[in-house]
Amino acid sequence: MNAERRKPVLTNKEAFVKKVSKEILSGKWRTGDKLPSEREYAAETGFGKTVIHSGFEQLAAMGLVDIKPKSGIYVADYMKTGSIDTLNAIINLRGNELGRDVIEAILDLRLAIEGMALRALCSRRSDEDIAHLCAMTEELKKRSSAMGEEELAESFFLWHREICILSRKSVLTLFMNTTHDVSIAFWVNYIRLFGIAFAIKRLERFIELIQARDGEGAYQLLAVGIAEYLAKLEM
Amino acid sequence: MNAERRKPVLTNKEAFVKKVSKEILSGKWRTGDKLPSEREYAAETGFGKTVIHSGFEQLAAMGLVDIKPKSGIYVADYMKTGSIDTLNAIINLRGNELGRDVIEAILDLRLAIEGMALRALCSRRSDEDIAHLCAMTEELKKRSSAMGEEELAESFFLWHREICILSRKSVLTLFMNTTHDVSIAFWVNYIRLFGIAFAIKRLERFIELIQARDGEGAYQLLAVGIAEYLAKLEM
DNA sequence: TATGCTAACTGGTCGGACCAGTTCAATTCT
DNA sequence: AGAATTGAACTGGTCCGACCAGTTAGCATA
Repeated sequence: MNAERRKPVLTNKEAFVKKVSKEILSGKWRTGDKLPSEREYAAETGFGKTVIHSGFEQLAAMGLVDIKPKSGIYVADYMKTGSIDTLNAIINLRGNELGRDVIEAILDLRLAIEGMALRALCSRRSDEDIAHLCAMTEELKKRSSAMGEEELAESFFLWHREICILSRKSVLTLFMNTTHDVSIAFWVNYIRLFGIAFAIKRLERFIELIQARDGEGAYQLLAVGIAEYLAKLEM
Repeated sequence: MNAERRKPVLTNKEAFVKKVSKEILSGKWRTGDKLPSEREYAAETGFGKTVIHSGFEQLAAMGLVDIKPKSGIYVADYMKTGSIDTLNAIINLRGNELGRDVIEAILDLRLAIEGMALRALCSRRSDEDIAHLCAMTEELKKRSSAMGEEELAESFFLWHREICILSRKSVLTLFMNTTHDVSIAFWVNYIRLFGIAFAIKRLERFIELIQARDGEGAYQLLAVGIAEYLAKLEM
């Protein structure tokens, strides 16, 4: 009934980052507003000043705030200056309630990234690569019934990331990892909409195309999958 | 607002992160190796334990290390698990000496990102958008002779980012920002190879095409620019 | 040899102290 | 009265030393 599986504990810093993220993303403050000082937050939350300081550094890295030393911490114009981390923060806080245009842009990007990887892999794949992908798929098929929603999504993410890794285009792997949180949200929805059996069938079809060195076919399959997903969202 | 002045000083944390980044990227340790403890680094560097701890958090965010609480800090398999931040770290340490394949992948991605933005902007641009881009370009032209290499690169980055902003596709802006460090390295090289006059001419050509709502033309111009750059690299 | 327990070690946190710029209102000078 | 100056309060950045709670490895025991 209870069966906690997520990280049961949240480090103080994570808790603080989450708290302030919420405050900012919920619109409690506007762009340019000066936030309470680190000391005030420390007093309010009961956390140490160290944790608050470190937390603000992370928020700055996420693009949500601007730190002006000796002056204060200000809400950044994060939709202009933010990065993927900002997007990840939004996703982690708002869940899967993303605008259609946002989803579309993300998927277009994934198409660009993985499409490149697929083409490269098709032209250089070895038999070991195929065997490796087959083994991964079998493993996934075997364990899928015992997996939770997010765990499944993670597995599909890892499967597709493997395409990037095997393609030997390390930059693509790095980009792929960058879209991790966003991708998880996608796969959770995808599996809900199409079912696990269908999703696995797709993986096997990918393997066939890679084995046949059909780069264009593999790219098209990826594009079709994304288009189908978007079409289903419409309904 | 833009063209941020260089900070002459390096904060202790930044110095530490740089030091350890170098140690890892130079291959002093191998994937999975256990690093000295925070306390040891604190003693060695003379920095406070707080700074070392915070530094390791940043290194973990960059994907260079795995922190296992109560156990130790281990060198991560960052080429598999890293993100764009990892790439940025590599670029900032190695300078512009990137492999051809890396550059190619990055530029392909930029083409995908900005290409989407250009098409969107062409179909929705207002007269204000055009005026805004013209003003930016004029400003750049006027100040270009007094600007340093990196400052120029930053300006070109901001100009192209403006395309994403004006396209109203906020996700693209976020992605664009994610590639900031990588893009700066590109623009520095680009301006070296083609000269500032040519580069500005290109910006003006972009404005013409956007004004004419020629999305395909703008996309092609972008693609051509990248192809030219890669061709020149060849020589 | 296998097992179990202890003690050292680790990252995570806290709070106080100090530093050096920033800010702004009260003060001083013109 | 208005402009320039000063200074005290406040800010982020850093360091320290102590403590907490899991991890780990070595030593003693069976």
